[in-house]
Amino acid sequence: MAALRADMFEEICPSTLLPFRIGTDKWAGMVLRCLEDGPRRYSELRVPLARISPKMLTQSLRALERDGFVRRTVGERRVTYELTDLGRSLLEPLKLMCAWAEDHWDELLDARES
Amino acid sequence: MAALRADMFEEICPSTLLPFRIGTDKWAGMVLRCLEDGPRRYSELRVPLARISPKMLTQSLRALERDGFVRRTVGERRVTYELTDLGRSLLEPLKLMCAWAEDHWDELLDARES
DNA sequence: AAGGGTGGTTACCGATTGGATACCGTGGTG
DNA sequence: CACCACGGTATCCAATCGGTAACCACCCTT
Repeated sequence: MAALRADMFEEICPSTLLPFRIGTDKWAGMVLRCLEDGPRRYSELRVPLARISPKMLTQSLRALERDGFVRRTVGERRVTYELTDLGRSLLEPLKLMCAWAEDHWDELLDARES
Repeated sequence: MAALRADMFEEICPSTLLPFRIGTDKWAGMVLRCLEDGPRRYSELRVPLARISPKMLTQSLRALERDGFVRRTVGERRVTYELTDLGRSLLEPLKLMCAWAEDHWDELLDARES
């Protein structure tokens, strides 16, 4: 499983422009995408989500856990977060939305400019 | 084109539970769904969106217009709102998300309870 | 014993969101 | 003329969201 890149959300995914939101808060969608490839640790998640504060990361993870999308596991030396089946099933519509956004990116920008 | 029902969002679509959001604000998704079948008038939209305040409806519609999803037309005797092509293209992923929500509704509720 | 990494929590604060309510101009209608 | 529907605005207020910064307990290494 590859390490998460620090620039994962920097420029590719200015999600404020996207007309979609996953989860209740601003970061939930990005957190989900970070968990796509398997379980991650708290500190690991902070790399791609460089601009998130520890408070918000905790808050997001707790909300995702409460809603059954993420499972938190306290190990001996580590705490890991991973998608549940329900959370994984969310990835499908999420990817469709990202595909939609790519397809209509130019139109979105045009509309915003004027 | 059938009239919009007052209970369109009452119980079926408690969108606060949904882990998706369309548009920037709370109501945008519901407004889009109200426009599925064709142009609607301001007062017509207030029927299914019974709990929306006029301020929020205006705000939502203006945002949707700004972003190119909705076209506002001032007629002689009426003002109508309708989906643009871009807005219509949003319906596809939106429906997929609603389908997802229906499929996983029980799991969503279960997770919320505990 | 001291220091560092992990995985957070807490307090505080400003900005944004959302809701309730009242009001308003225009154009028909009785 | 009075009244009503339409399509909104204007104000005010409460709650929520998100950010900064400080702090903390635990474990490991040196």
